[in-house]
Amino acid sequence: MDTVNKKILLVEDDPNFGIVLKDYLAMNDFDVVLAKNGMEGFEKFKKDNFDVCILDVMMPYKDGFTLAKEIREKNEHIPIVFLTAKTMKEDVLKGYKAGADDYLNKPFDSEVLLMKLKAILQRKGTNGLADSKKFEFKIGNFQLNSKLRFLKFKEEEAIKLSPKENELLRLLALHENDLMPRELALTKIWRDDNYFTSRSMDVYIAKLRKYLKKDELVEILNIHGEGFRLVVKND
Amino acid sequence: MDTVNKKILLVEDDPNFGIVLKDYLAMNDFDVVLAKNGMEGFEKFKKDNFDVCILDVMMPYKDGFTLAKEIREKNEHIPIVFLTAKTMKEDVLKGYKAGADDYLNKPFDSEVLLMKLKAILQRKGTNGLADSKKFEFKIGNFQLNSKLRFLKFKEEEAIKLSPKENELLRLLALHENDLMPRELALTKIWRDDNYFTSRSMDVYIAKLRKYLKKDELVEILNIHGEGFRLVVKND
DNA sequence: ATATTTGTTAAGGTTAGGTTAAACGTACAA
DNA sequence: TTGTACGTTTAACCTAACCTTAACAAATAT
Repeated sequence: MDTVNKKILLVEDDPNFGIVLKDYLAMNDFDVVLAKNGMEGFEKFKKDNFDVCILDVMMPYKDGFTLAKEIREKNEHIPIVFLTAKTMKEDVLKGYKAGADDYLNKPFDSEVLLMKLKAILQRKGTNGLADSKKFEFKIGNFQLNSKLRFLKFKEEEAIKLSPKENELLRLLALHENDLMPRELALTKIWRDDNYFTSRSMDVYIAKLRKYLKKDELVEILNIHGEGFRLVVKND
Repeated sequence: MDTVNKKILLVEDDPNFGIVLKDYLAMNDFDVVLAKNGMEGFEKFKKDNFDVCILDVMMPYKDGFTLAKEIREKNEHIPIVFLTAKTMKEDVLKGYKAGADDYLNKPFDSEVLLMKLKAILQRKGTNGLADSKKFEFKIGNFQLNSKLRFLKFKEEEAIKLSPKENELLRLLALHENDLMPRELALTKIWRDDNYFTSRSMDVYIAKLRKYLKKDELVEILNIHGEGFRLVVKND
C-alpha cells in the first residue's frame, strides 16, 4: 500500500491565503508545496512529482491559465484545479479550455475543495492502486514515461528504454531518495534471486547511470549489501 | 476531426426544462436522448452507447446519485455531470462521492455547460466508448477517412487503403501518441494471435510507414515486445 | 590480507521487428 | 473456363533490440 501522502502543488500569490490553505491541506494529510507565482510554480513543478495542481488564476508574471498550459505540455494527465476570485464567465470558459479538471470560486468552502481533491484523485486512480498505475515520473530534469518506455532529458529527443531498464528505473523512482532493496528488484523484475540475476541487475544499474549522467542532480547510489538509492538533489 | 456527434444521455424530470436543454444541446451538435426519470434513464443508458451523462439530482423514483452509481457499475469511465437546483453542500459532496465529473447549479449559464462538456470530452479524448463510431482522423498533415478508406496528404490525391491497412491505421490513430498494443490489433483486426498473423501485421506496418513518410511530423515507432506508437509531433 | 560485493565493458546468443518478394486466394470479367 | 486484379499471407533475409554471461577492476567488509 502507499503510506506516502499525495503531493499538491499550490500556486497562489496572496501569501496570507496561500499559507492558510497550505496548512489546511497539510492538516488533511497532503504534502503541499507552495509557490508564490506562475514562474516559481512552473520551476517547482518541473523539479518534483505532484499528484494534483491547484492554481490561482490571477497572478503576477504568469497567470494560472498560462501556467496550466505549460504544465499540460509536461504532463498531460495531472489533474489541475483552478481558483479564482471572479465568477466571470470568460474566466470559467478560459479555464476549461486550458485543461481544467475542476473549478472553484473564491471564497469557497474548504470542505468542498477536499472532497473535490479526493474525487479527482480517485478518478485518476492515483489513490488506491497508486503504484501499479503510476507511469509518469519526474526525475530531476528527466521525464520518465514507463508506459511508453522512454526517458527524456529537458527538450532533447527521448531515449527508448528496454523493458528491464524501464522497470528498474521505475522501481527506483517509486522509492526516490529512499532505499530500493536489491531483493525487491530481483523478485519483482527478474522473478528470481540468484548470483546471475543479481549481476544482470548490476549491469542494468550501470546502463541507467550512463543515461542519468546528463543531469548532475541525479545519481544512483549503492548501499552495500542492501540495494540502491535514486538520489535527486535540490528539492 | 470527427463528424459524428457526441451522444448525451440527459435525465431531467422537469419536462419544460428538459426539452429546452435538449434542444439547446442538439443545436450545438450533440445527439441527445432525454429521459424523464431515473428508471427510464437507466434503461436508455443500457440500450445505447453514450459519451456523457447529464443527470438531474432531484427526481422521482430514483434520484440522480442513485442512478449515477448504477451507471458507474456498468461503465466506470463515462463522464457524469450533475445538475441541481440546490447549492447545498451536502449535495455537492454526495455528488462527488457518487463519481461526478462535474457539477452545475441551476440556474446555470448554458454556455458554461457547453464548455464543460467540451472540456470533459476532450479530456477523455480518444478513449471514450465512442471509438467504434469514429472514422475521420487528422494525422499530422494527413486526413484519414476510415469509412471511405482513403488517406489524403494535404491537397494531393487521396490514396486508397486496403481494409487491413485502413483498420490498422485507424487503430493507431485512435491511440495517437500512445501505445497501441500489438495484441490489440491482432485480436481486433486479425481475430487471431499467432506467429504468422503477427508477421502479417508487421508487413502492414511497413506499408503504412511508406505512406506516412511524406510527412516528417508523423512516425510509427515500435515499442519492443509491446506494440506500436503513432507519434505526431507539434500538435 | 582475503573474501565478497559492486562497477563497468564487451562478447554471445536469442528473439522481435523491418523489408521485399513470391505465393496464395478470391472475385470478377472476358 | 481462363485470365486478371487485388488483397493478404507466407517466406526469406537481414538488422536491431534485448538479456545474460564473462572478465577484470575497484570498493567494501571481515
